[in-house]
Amino acid sequence: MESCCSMKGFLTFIVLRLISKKNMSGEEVREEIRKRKGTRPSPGTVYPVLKYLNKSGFIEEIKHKGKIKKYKITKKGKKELNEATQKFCMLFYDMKDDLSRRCY
Amino acid sequence: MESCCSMKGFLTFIVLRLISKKNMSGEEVREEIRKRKGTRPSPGTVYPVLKYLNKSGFIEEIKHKGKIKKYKITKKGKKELNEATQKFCMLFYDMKDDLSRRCY
DNA sequence: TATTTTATATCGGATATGCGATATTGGAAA
DNA sequence: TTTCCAATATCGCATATCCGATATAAAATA
Repeated sequence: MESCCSMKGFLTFIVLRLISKKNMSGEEVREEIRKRKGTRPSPGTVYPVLKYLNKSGFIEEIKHKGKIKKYKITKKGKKELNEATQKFCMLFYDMKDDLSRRCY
Repeated sequence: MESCCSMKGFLTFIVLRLISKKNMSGEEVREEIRKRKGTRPSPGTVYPVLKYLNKSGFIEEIKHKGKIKKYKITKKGKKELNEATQKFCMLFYDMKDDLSRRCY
């Protein structure tokens, strides 16, 4: 165990959540996570997650110029995210105060 | 992958957080997590986490009647938790609204 | 056109994570 | 005391998670 509370896991949740807020490419996802965590996840981390979400029908490619692929969340993805968010809230409901106090 | 957003990980964080709020035994930790997640983590899940937290100096045993061991967070544990909470907030700062809206 | 850069894709592997099964141990109850 | 139960402890394992390395391919630039 690298350190206590290593904050591993939840990546799929985070990515789906990011895309639900704004259509994004893989690189944009990487950059947004870097902003939040300080470290940029490697391509080998992000692209398999996108592939999985796409294959599962939770996100879909949208037309975009160039080779950049942008994704948007699907109806099925919204349902999935909604359920996952509910679980998240059950688990962390008392983080409310911390989040309000510490975050801009 | 069992399903999207499987909510794995973060268990160590959750356990340390629970103990920081109230001195707890292993069984109490299991029960509190059951309340939140719906499923009770197995002994093989919880006790190794307690052992790790104890060995790391983040929690310590307190006297208690019977064979039940209760733990309390240490000063070092508070520091650790504080840092972990900060990371958590950076990562999930925009869950604030969901938490407020969905949770009692 | 040739070269470089950038975005995406994939694969193997190291490590973390949590579980099931089982053992142990102290107290309660018979 | 003997039996039973509940809390703790440990071990091996299946799986998830993420990364580094590498490949591919398209666009930008020289």
